[in-house]
Order: sequence, then C-alpha cells, then structure tokens
Amino acid sequence: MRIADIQTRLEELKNKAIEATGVESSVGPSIALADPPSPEMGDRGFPCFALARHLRKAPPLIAEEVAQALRELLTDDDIIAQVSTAGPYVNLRFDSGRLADVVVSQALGQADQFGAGSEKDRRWMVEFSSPNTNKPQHLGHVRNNLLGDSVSRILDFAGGDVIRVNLINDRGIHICKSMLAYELFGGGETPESTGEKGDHFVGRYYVLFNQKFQAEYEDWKQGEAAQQRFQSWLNSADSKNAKKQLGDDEQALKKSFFDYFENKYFNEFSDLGGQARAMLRRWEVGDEETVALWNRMNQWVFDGFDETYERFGIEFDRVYRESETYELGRQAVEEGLESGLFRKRDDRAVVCDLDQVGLEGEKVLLRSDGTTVYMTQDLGTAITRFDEYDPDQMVYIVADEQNYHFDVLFRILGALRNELEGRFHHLSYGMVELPEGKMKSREGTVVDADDLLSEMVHLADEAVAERYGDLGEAERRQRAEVIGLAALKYYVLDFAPRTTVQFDPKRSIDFQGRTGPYCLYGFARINSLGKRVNGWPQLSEGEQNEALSALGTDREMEVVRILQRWPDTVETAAEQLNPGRVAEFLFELCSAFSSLYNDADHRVVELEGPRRQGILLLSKAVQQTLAIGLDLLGIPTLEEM
RNA sequence: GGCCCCGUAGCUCAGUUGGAUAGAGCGCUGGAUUCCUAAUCCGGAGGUCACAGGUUCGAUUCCUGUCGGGGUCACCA
Repeated sequence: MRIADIQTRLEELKNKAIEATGVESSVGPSIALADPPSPEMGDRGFPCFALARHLRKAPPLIAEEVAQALRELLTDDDIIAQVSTAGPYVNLRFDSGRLADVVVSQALGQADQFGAGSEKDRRWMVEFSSPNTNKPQHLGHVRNNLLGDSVSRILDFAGGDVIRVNLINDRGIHICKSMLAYELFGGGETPESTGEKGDHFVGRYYVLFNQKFQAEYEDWKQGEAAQQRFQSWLNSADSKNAKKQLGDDEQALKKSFFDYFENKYFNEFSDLGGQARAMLRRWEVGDEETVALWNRMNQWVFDGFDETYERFGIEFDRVYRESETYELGRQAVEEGLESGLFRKRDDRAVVCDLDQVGLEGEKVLLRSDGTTVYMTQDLGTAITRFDEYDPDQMVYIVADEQNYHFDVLFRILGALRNELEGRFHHLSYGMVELPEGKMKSREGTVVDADDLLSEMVHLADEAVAERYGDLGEAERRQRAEVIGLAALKYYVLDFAPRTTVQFDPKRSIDFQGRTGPYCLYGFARINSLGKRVNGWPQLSEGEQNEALSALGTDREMEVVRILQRWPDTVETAAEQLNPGRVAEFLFELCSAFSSLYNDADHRVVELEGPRRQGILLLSKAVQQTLAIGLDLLGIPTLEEM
C-alpha cells in the first residue's frame, strides 16, 4: 500500500458512505476530506452540513448515520482503526502502526525519489534571471535567480521536463552609457589592472555615467533655456496635475518638471546623451571599434556573472542574448500585418489595436523609424522558442512591475498564433524592499548580490568558528559557505512569490528559528545519530514492518503524518509555482523531529527492540526527505555543522 | 483617474478548491543541558483576519462598496 492508495481509498469510503444515506452520488465528491483541528480527533475527517438540505435532518444526526455506514464498509485491508463523530463531523483515525509502516516504507523504498511525480511528458521552459550587462546583480536579481532555480527544480522533480533559459540584455542605450563612460574616463584600466570583478567594474562606469550626466543636467537647469522651458510648462495644460497636487510651491513644481523633463533632456539636449546615442547608432551599423569595445566590456560582465551563478549554484540550459534576439520580432510583425491584427499608422509606426485582444489603447510594435521595441523582441523570442523547443508551458519569472506588459504580450501571442493560447505564464513576484524603503541606486542603497552572499558566509564563518574552534580552516570555510547560502536561500524562498519582501539584513542572518541553518542542523543531527548507532538498521521486509508498526506515540506519529504530506506538498508547490510550500514543509518536518529527538521518552540510543529500530528508520526517512526538500530549494546539505 | 496586487499577533509572514478552537518565526516571558550536536527543546501572554454590506447552514477565504499601501497605464526595458 502507498500513501496515494490511502487517499484514494478514503475518498471512496467517504463517497460510498454518503451515498448510503440516500443522497445522489454527486454529493459525496463535493465534500472534501480535511485534517481535523487536533490529532486527538482523528487523522482525517469531513463535515456533513451539505447533506442536511437533501436529507432534512440535523447534521449531527446525519454524521452518525454516515459514520455507521462507513464502519460497515470497512474491511481488514483498511488502515482505518476508528470512525467517530464530533457533532456534524465524521472523523477517521488510522491504525498508527500501519500508517507508520506505509509512510516510512514508501519513503525509504523510494529514497531520493520520495515525493517525485511520475509524468514525464510535460515540457516546461522557465525563463529567469535576465540581467543587464551594465551593472552587477543585486538583491532583486537574487530573488529572481533563487525563484527560477527552485521552481525549475520543483517542476523537474514533480515530473516535468524543464528547460532553463536566461535572456541577457546586452544591448541598448543603457549599455552604451557604461561603454561611453569607460571610453571617456576609463584611462585604459581593466578588471585585471584594478583587481575588480568584471561586472562590478563595468557597473562602476554605469554609475559614473549617471553622475556625470546628472552634473551636466544640473548645470543646464540653471541656464536661461531651462527656465524658459519651465515657464512655458507652467503656463501650459501639462502642468495641471502637478499644480493640483503641489499647489503653487515653486520649488516643488520645479522639481516635478525637471524630473519629468530629464528623459527629454537626455534625448534632445544633453551632450553626454548625444554621445551615447551616437554610440548606439555606431553599434547598430556594426562599427568595428564600437563592437570591439562592446564585446570586451560584455565579456568582463559575463565572466563576473559566471562567478556569481556558480557561487549561487545556478545553471541554465540555454542562454539567449538580446543582441541576437532583438530583431526576431520583425517576422511576427509581418505576420500580424498580413492577418490584420497589426496596422501601419500614418507616421509609419506599426501598432496593435488592443481592443482586438480585450484591452484598450494601442501598442507600438515598430517605431516610426522602423526599430523594434521590447514587446517586439518578446514576441519574436517567444515564437522562436516554440518553434525550437515546443514547450507545453512557457514560464517567465519577472517582477510584478511588468504584469501589464506580460498580459499584453500573451494576448497578442494568442491572437497571432492560436495554438499558443494558454501556454504562457508570468510568475510575477514582488519587489524586495529594505527596512528604510525601496532600493535606490542613486542613493547607494542597492544591496549587491555578491556582497550580500559574502556577508552571510562571513557571519556563518564566525558562528562556526565560535562553536567548533578546533576545526581546520578549509573545513570551516566550506561549512560556512553552505550555511550562509542556506540562510539566504531559505530566507528569500520562504516568502510566497507575490509578496513584497521586506528584507531585513539583521533578520536574514539569523540562524535560529525558521531558517535554512535550522533545517541543515536537523539534517546534521540525524546524520550524527546514524553514526552513533553504527549505521542505519538493515532489516528484512518482515522485520522492517514489525519495527515500523511499533511506532505510535504522539511525537512519532506527528513526524509520520508530516512525512505523509510530502508527495502532496511537492505537487502543490509545482502547481502553484511556489517554493515557499517546500520551505514551510521542511521547517515543520524538522521541528516535529526535533521535538521527538529531544524528548526523554524517545532516547533512541537507550531503547531496545522493534521500537528502537522503528525510530531509527523514521529518522532515516526524515533525513532523506530533508535532503530532497533542501535540494528543491537549491540548498546542499552538511554531514556536520 | 482606469486597471492589477496587497491589508491576518508588537514586527516579518503562512493560511490549498468556503468548514471544527485562525497558525509560524522573531520579540516579550517562565523553564530544560552529568543526555544521540543548546544553531535544540518544553510552557505562557499576545487577534474585531482594515472597515461596511451581501451570498451561504457556515466567510480570513467568494461578490460589492469604503479607507489605507504598492505597481502600472511610453515610439523605456
């Protein structure tokens, strides 16, 4: 018997018992089994309210009737030891020993495949990370990377065929900004000459560009032309909203205007902006020198990213670069024009009228100068991927600020290619904020991914050194790396994706309570237990059944019941694309096991006979399951802390 | 202003398709170590599930409205 068989049989018994009261056979399946509020009441149960309408009797009376019918249906094969009622609820209690035997035997038998799904026919493509090559990755990318990696692992374990892809944004005006700053102010230095990580090196020039540009803009604001612009804006209708909000506070209005005007200034008046745009044009026509600089700087960034991904334990099956994909949408634009989904506007821009896909307004797909926009690239890239890999589902892991973009993208794709309808999913996640608010690069509050991990590893290192002072340095560092990584990954993944993460640095480095290190510690303790008893018991099937059937205390059964939930947990995590379900499970499993392990009546080393063996087997099953679950979060285990 | 997401303990967050007494960690507080790793365990206090209606036998969950927070509405990505 397997865990799934218990559930199937329970469902069958419930439905038959309900039907025995005389209601239609469709009523039973509409009533769901659930866990009673406390284990004393039973292992599973269901309410009878919904039957009252059909039977015109009080629910508690019906519950009695259903319970009696259910008792009569039971056979010796059933794992159910007791059927009881609690008011309008029917509760079922399992035979403890048999439940423990079924659950733990399955866990041990399936080993590292316990909880794995069996279908292998569903192909998923998961796009995540998607950094820009003008700066290093920050805390926001960390959440994206960890979510993408974990979701991929979960889908794969649940039975999917997963292709992980990264789409690196390596072209465009923002890339030219760091290139131009390097050309103007770099003085020929390189990551090698300064000893910097390549992506940090390039990021420094991106910041430098913005500083220089801001200085230039500040100067311009003081001039006559700027003041005239401001005055004519004040007198125009454009300033109506600002005036409504700000009144006639001149300083506030000025700030409002110049913030709004910054983009226009960059594009039409700025010297640096002009140079950057000129560089983009040179890049687009393939100017040799520009392309060489671009290649050189991008390579520095890629080298830096490789290091970061490796340290985080993240890999991709396919890496796309926007420099290779940004023209792909042109074919799709042609298709859309032919089918009438898109049209050419008088100013030569190609647009899609969104009322055709259930939205309002229009979306530009080709600018009037014929160049592509983000939406165009995404259309082309998506179609190319389907032609190449034909995934059943394409999942984009992108922050929730782009919800509307993906809504539009998926609708247009569905209208363009009917067979793609419904095969897209935007896994939208909330932003990461600091206790003092949003991260702002201009205010220097961005938390760098590499620095963050290093800091956590450093703290873990101190904690290890404090506890195990006689450890060699290499071993200490290796443990610290795993513990620091576990702390960060668990902390981030324990949030449901849609929520905005309040990243509290002080709390994230906490190694106590519901944390990655707590789960690692649980694993290590069980490992140590295994050594203490000179290896886990090797038993015949009969001996194993006897040992596991000896389990039955509240603490033991609590652990068994949690283990029983593991296959469902994996399934739910995969359905919801939510690693948080796994994180939550791991803590509960660890916590229940710790309670047992710590209890005076469960000192397994001092016990004898089948119960000792049973607890040891249960421990082994917990340890295996912890390893599987931690792996789904991308966290490796440690034999010793 | 239109659309989308959120509002649960002092703080940070879980809460599966509506069900029994709404959970966890941290923090606060009282305990446990001659013992398999104390990065642990046991106990306690702490709630008008933002508010008001509605649907239902039953609503934190579904619907409507109000208030509060965030996002978004580019020939940016």
